[in-house]
Amino acid sequence: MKTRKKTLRDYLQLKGLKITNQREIILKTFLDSRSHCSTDDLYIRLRKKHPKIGYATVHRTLKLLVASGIAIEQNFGDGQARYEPVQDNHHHDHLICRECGLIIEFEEPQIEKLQHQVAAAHQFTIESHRHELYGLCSRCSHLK
Amino acid sequence: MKTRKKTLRDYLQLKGLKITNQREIILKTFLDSRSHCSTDDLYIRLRKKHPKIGYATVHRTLKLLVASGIAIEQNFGDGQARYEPVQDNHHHDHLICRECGLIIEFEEPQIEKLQHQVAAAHQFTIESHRHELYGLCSRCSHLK
DNA sequence: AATATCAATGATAATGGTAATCAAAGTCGA
DNA sequence: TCGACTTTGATTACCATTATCATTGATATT
Ligand SMILES: [Mn+2]
Ligand SMILES: [Mn+2]
Ligand SMILES: [Zn+2]
Ligand SMILES: [Zn+2]
Repeated sequence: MKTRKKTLRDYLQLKGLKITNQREIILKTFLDSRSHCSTDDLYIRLRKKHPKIGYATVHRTLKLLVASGIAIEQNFGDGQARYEPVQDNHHHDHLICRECGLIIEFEEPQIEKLQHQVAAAHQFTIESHRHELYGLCSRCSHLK
Repeated sequence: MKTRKKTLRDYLQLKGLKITNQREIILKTFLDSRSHCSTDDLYIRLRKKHPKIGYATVHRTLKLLVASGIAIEQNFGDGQARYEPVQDNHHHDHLICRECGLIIEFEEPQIEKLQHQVAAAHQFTIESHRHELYGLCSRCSHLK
């Protein structure tokens, strides 16, 4: 079982890129953060301990984490990309509360299977997918 | 069975808004266009016969069509919103080819049902959802 | 038909997330 | 240690979307 720090180092080496302090600090902070954070979220969090790290580096490193398979980019329709660590061999989709922003994760193997059937029926090769349910979480529906 | 022109007129009246030539021309052109068009697509198409209509009006009218239930806004991850006419009582989701941009529509009632079960299990009230499968269409997978 | 009121239009500027630029600094193999 | 090449961080550019505002238009009332 490879650590994600090792995964990043291997990826950088493979691509002829360089291991830098910034990249390792950003990776560590990203993994420690609550999930589904935006570039801004992470940049603000980083500034507390590492005020020298620039916004552009945070942005570029998040893209790098996606390219290396450590992170996945999500977009929940609020106009800014969000990132979360890839959970080993566990894909999930999301319920998103329009009122309070709560994000609930779910796994539903039957949906995944039906998806593949749909794709197969159209001779379509799936590379990725998004499945998001928007509405009100239980707390917010009660308050209405 | 109400025409969509009538639907728009009723909506405008209800909201104290005004029926204008621009709005009716944009509606007609939108309905005649191939589906999943961006604001730009529609604006360029309109310019041929109606060069006086401004981009801002096209943008505002598309938002109006969404608000009145005539159109639905989609976002397939290329950074620009796309619009398509709502098909009477027929929801569908999408397969999107990353290579050629082909968009295939699908309906899968079993997925819709499972979605509702997932939401119910979390006491979540669904208002809308997106389900998109990205990958290669049959033609593009053969060419690879 | 003329008028008054309020909304719509269209040219243009502002916004905001993302991505490109570039000089200075850093990495790492030779 | 040196040198080739990459990274960094400040800044600017990009681009879809949205706001602004003076002018024009729609509609109800007279
Ligand atoms: Mn998640
Ligand atoms: Mn469609
Ligand atoms: Zn909520
Ligand atoms: Zn294709």
